Amino acid sequence: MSKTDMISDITSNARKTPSRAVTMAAVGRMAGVSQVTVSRALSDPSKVSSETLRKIKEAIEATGFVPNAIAGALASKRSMLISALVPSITNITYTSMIKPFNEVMRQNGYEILLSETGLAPDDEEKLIAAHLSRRPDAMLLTGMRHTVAARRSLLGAGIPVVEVWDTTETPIDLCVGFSHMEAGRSVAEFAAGKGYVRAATVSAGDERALRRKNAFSDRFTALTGNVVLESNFEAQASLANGRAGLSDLIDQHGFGDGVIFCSSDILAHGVVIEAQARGLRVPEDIAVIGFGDQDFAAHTHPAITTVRVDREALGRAAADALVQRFAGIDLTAPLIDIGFEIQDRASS
Amino acid sequence: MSKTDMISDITSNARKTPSRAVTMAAVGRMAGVSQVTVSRALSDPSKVSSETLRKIKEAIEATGFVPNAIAGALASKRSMLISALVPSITNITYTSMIKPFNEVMRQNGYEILLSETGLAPDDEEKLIAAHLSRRPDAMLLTGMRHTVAARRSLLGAGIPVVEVWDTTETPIDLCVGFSHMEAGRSVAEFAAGKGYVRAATVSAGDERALRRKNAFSDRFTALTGNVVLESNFEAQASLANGRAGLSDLIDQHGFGDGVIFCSSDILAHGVVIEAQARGLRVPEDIAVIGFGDQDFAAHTHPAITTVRVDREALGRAAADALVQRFAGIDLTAPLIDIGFEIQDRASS
DNA sequence: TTGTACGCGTTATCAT
DNA sequence: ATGATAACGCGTACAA
Repeated sequence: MSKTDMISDITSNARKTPSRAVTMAAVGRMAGVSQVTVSRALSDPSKVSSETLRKIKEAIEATGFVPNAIAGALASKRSMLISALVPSITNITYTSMIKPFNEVMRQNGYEILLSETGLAPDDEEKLIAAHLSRRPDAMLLTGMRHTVAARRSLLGAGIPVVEVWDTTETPIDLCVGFSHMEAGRSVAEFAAGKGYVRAATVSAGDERALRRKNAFSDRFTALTGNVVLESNFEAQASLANGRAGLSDLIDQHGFGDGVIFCSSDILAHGVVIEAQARGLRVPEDIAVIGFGDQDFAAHTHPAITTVRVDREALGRAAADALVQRFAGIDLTAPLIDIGFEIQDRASS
Repeated sequence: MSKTDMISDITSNARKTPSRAVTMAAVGRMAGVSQVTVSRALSDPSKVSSETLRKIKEAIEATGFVPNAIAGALASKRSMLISALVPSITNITYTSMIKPFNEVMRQNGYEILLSETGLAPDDEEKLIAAHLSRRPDAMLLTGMRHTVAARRSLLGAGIPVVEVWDTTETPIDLCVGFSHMEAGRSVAEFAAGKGYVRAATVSAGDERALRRKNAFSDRFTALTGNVVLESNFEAQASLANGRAGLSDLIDQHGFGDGVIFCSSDILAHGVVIEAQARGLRVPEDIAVIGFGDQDFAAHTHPAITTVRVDREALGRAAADALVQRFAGIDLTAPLIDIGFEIQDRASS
């Protein structure tokens, strides 16, 4: 260190009393080594003698040094940040898949930048741009519908991209999910197989829910010859919407008896509650099938028949795929279908 | 631009086919201006002539340039990142308060780095360190219990800190929440006021829930002279746990009739369902009071009496406090108590 | 085992 | 209105 350096250091310290950030250089100075040695001590302690390692640790302890990951990211061109976009952070459907994703990635040293996109693809596009500016090392997207501009900037970023919660023939990169069309169709076959000949649906407005609903209706009609009544709404699914859905079907559409396929368990629960409030028996008068197999579905009274998707496995699979990518392993199957499973319970 | 610059550009392009990151310098070159001018055009367009602004926009469009926020953060010492720590990202109690927090912060140009801490303060400490290394401009913490090391590094970081979802006499910095002790006590007074003389509790193991429970029991006993039975568990609250809780109270503790205060609405709902499954009437035989006023509480059958906390307002207040801080406004009240409100419904 | 020199892609500070 | 130049704090050669 030159004399002028020392002086400038002293003056700058004197000038700015408020919380001067501790740097590796400062730690090194205190430990009597250079900045690089501190860097090495932190990234690979085996490359540093035990004696200097001890001094450096002391200096870190004394100064309360916290490495600056921003500078590290700029220098190494790796942010150790994964950006994840979900439709809603208050919807357990998505957060329960982000949770294991997060855990696996953190074990590998990554942090998750999580944002909610809402409904519109245009909003997603803006969020993708905002996230890309932080130079994430990979990105997780929910769903397969993205604007062309979004796809373009994603490809331009040159990072791994996982699309989850659906399947497609044309993924941007990696893909982990299941077929919503097949799910709806399977429920129709399940319901018809149980002998139901009248059916209705209660659905939220999101695109994947509608695909399940349509697949259900088409298949059910093909099997029974009967039209499927439907009650749709735009807002977020809730017990209230489920109750309103059944009321709508009964009061407005003249639905009398049969099975009702709901786009989520919470809606199904609402339908069950409304039925009971009206003195209708479940499943004798009205049978109910939900979607998602959330925690409560098995414990309502009666328990709700539903479609189980292993969201934890999905999140883990998405993370594993990324980790392999980072390790330079070529993935033989960039498209992973984790499937689904109908849980046959008392509500149907 | 010199001739050698051009050559080096050409060769570097030829050398590295895979996604050479577009820089401001590259955009400037294409637009015939310097890198600084591009920076200005982006941060404050009014400082650039309309003609060059047009050229720069063209160049950005043509190259697909995405600004590097990492470099920006390093240079400006502002990451425009807010780190938020919640006990669980799958628990709507917390995410519903993060949602408006997130929205307000994003409107002000900030992004949220969200992580879940789980139960242990030690885990929180590690997460805080990890987050601080990303140099967030502020941090949101859930709860008031932090390790001394955590408090130290937080203070050392010199950034605004908001602690939410509780109150304390000794905040690190800002604080937005309500008193869990007062909440429990109020429920006891409410229940005793309704004439209940026997009571029990069903509680999850988190520290704040236990504080509510204890305050309830103490006050109820003081008012009625009767001991309050309790059933506690460690796992996350669920319908299943609520059902098990009532079973436990009845089968193991001999609870016959009275009011049950649950640490969350989901538990209360479980208690209601188990009561109904046992042929008990709610509230005639067993009255139920929940906590949180989640969406479904008003729509179960019967609707659940509960304690409403305006989580959205809480998240917004926390964000507003930070925004004011960033604007240099001195906050007259660093401690904000948003209170709570008992929702008197059919279950009690 | 340790150090020197340089670059990462911006913003901030002066000039012009 | 625009440009040169110096930070920002760290990793990555390369050298010793």
